[in-house]
Amino acid sequence: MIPKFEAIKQAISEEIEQGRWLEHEQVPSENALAERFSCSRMTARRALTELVEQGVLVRSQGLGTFVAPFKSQGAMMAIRNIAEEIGERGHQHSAQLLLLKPVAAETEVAIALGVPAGGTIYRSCLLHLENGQPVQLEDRYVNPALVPDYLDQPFTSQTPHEYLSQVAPLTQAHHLIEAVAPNDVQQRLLALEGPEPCLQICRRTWSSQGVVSYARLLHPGSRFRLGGHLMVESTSR
Amino acid sequence: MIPKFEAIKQAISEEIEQGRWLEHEQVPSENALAERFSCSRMTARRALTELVEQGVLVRSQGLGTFVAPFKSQGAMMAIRNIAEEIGERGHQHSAQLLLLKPVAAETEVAIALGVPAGGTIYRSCLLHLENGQPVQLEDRYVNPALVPDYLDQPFTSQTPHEYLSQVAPLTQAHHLIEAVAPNDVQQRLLALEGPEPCLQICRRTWSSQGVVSYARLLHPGSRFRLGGHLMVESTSR
DNA sequence: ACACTGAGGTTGTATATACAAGAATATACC
DNA sequence: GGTATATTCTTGTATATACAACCTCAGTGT
Repeated sequence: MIPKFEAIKQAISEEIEQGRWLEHEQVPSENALAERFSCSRMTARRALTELVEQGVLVRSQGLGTFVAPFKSQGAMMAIRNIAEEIGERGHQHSAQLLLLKPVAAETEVAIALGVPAGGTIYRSCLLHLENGQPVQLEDRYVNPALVPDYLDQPFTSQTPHEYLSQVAPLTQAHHLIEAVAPNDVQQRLLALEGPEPCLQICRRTWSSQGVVSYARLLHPGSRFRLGGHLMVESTSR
Repeated sequence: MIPKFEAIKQAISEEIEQGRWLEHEQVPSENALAERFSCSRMTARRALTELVEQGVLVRSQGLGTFVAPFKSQGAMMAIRNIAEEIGERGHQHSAQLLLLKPVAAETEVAIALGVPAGGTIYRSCLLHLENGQPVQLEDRYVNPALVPDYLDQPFTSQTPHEYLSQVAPLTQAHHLIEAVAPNDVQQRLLALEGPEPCLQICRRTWSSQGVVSYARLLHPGSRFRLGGHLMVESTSR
């Protein structure tokens, strides 16, 4: 039994995802939502509050609650699909599938995926182009236990990110991103564009059932952009 | 007038910062806090909930609420002192103090520090060298209200990071880090090493009393390293 | 034309209450 | 001793209510 405030959150998220509630549009007030969902104002309020924390909504006292702009400056971290991002810039996205097959898990990847070292995992490698220019090299490892059909995907019209987003247990996926120093080996090996430094970003996605995928994204240092910002929060002594 | 739940948050944060409540120790229950602060359970609960979101506390149903481990399990993000890091690599660290004086806060910095724009803040600028080679340019802004003696520090043998770590209210400081795309203006202006791309990292440190310092760290793109990793956590749908 | 006032709607804070759900401990029973 | 069962304390969800703070806008008065 899912809690009521979760149901309300999902309903609101869906309205936005489906495009019925547009950016900057005002969403129903707490009282209106309370009536619509037959709940108290505090319950509706909780749903709104949590969506604000997630960056889906913005609100201001006296004014109302509104759908947040997608490329929200304040939004902690948008984990976005590169194809979508390129499309929004009005550019053309294409991708070359360089590799798609089962491989033995090296220790680094095995740890990242939480599978025994040496076990079989799926690996895909794509080069994403923006107007013909390489903008991202995606080197992704996927947990076969959680996504058994991964190798059957063509990945011509659909990116791995999109496919994984559609897999059921990922609806509320959790991501971990690490941006690491340029890895010389990777860089030379996959030669995105010569000896220029680039930013490597590792992205781990997990659902409640385990780590789903581990991807290394390489961006040319001169022109990478990641939804504007890459932010981190933590505590330390 | 600060809200009551904020006051409770600060009181709890202080207990932890001062070391009176230790790691993994159980904190008073919602009911106990409600009585102690003469408030309703829901108000105490809100304070706890928000501290959980901030990673200060952890809680589990039926068990209780506990002080979160400082270097949380995943070692999410180690904010380290560059001198220490260089020392660990067996290299020699040195630093040039380029600037140390009060300045008027520009809007960007004022917002970051949470002080009124145009107010006076302290600024320091250091170039960190590893075996004579520049590895980090530290451009730091400090909230004078929280660290009034900042300008009196020599910063010859002690880095700002070390000094700030010793300032009492920082025992349990909270950090926010943003890694942003190379900022051309900054880069040209401060010319670390020519036109080569570099990584800029913004770091904000705050205690329960407010934002303490805001630093911009510039690393040469070719050789920066940040404790190995820079990590981010977030949720997405 | 302009400033003030007030009404109504919105979010923000605070309280009191009730019940559900999870976890540990004590108790009764076999 | 070992196994249920009950109790109790904890956090989690939900509701109803009250008032404060803030914004907009219509209306009023000068």
